[in-house]
Amino acid sequence: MHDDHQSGSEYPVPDYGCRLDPTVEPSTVSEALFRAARLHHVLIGKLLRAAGLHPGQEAIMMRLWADGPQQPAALIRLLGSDAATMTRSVQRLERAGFVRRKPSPTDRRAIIIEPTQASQALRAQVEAIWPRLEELCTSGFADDERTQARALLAKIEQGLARAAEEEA
Amino acid sequence: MHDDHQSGSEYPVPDYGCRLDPTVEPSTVSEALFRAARLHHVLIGKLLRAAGLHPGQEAIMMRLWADGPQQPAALIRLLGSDAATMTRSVQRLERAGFVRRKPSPTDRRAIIIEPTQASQALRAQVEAIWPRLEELCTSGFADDERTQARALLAKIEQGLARAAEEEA
DNA sequence: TGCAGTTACCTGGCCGAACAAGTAACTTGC
DNA sequence: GCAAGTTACTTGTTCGGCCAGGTAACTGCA
Repeated sequence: MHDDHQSGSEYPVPDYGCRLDPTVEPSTVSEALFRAARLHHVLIGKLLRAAGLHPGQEAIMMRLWADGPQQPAALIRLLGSDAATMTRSVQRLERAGFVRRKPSPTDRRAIIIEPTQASQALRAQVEAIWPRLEELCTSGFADDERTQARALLAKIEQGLARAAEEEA
Repeated sequence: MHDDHQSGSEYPVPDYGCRLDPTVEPSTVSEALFRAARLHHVLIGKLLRAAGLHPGQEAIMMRLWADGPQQPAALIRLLGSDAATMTRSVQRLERAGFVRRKPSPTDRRAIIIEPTQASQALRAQVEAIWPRLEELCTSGFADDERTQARALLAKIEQGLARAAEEEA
């Protein structure tokens, strides 16, 4: 190996382009958010795969478990996802046996998605992921740090939401 | 429309399953992180597409601009990405004319990726995205809030990094 | 020298996400 | 009652991300 001190690698860091070295602190909130979220995403993925779902499907299943059978349109509004993605995710969930699709009795365009009995076996496992993840996120946090983190992240979200509305 | 107050929809919220209603504050740090990161991701995507790159490609280009021609292997280590993803992203960047691939003179397995002259036209536009994003993330923040947010996110990242190493 | 083990890259497959476009069914206004 | 507009869902395509597998080239060690 002879590429550790070659051209200009392993250097300070550009503003974003992603040095993922945990010993280098991010210089902006945006970068810090990106890096934390990246790991968060990876961990969610691992935990979900272990439970038997692909990341993204859990949100659909959780709404179905919580609110009962629903139309794709309702899930799309609730989860903010794309219609095309929803169609195909539901198709895959159906193939996997976690969901059934039946026509809506009142609207011949619509379908109703309902969770199967088999999906109930997943439920506890999937729902156990969130407290576990919260624990991993905030290990070593004091209570007021947790509160601050929640509040600051909510404030960031609001700023970004405003920006997303006004078009970027 | 008659599905606003049907079964149990529009209710408080499960622990995660993603109510994206910005008026409902997230109940955990994990959920708050997820929601903020989701918007962050969407905004990055819009800004990058406007600049002419697909999200994910910017990290490759920025390392090439900053550090000069490199092997895929170096980028993979630096960005923490998958080898298969890197291969195909570089192929697409090559097709788009932003990158050239040439054989390594010292290792016949390896290739060297270098940014093209044409890619330089993107550089300023892409690099302008990060301060813009930081502004959107922290609009209305006091200086100490920015500092706190960075520190808390770094702490979250560290906790998650430890978890990711120890295997989830 | 020669073989095991590693490294560098590529392919194929599957997934979610986004954009575009299309079809069928419902709703509104005239 | 009918055309125009909207809504619900589907399909095609392209992308990043991940996993599994495959090939060629390098490295180390006996």
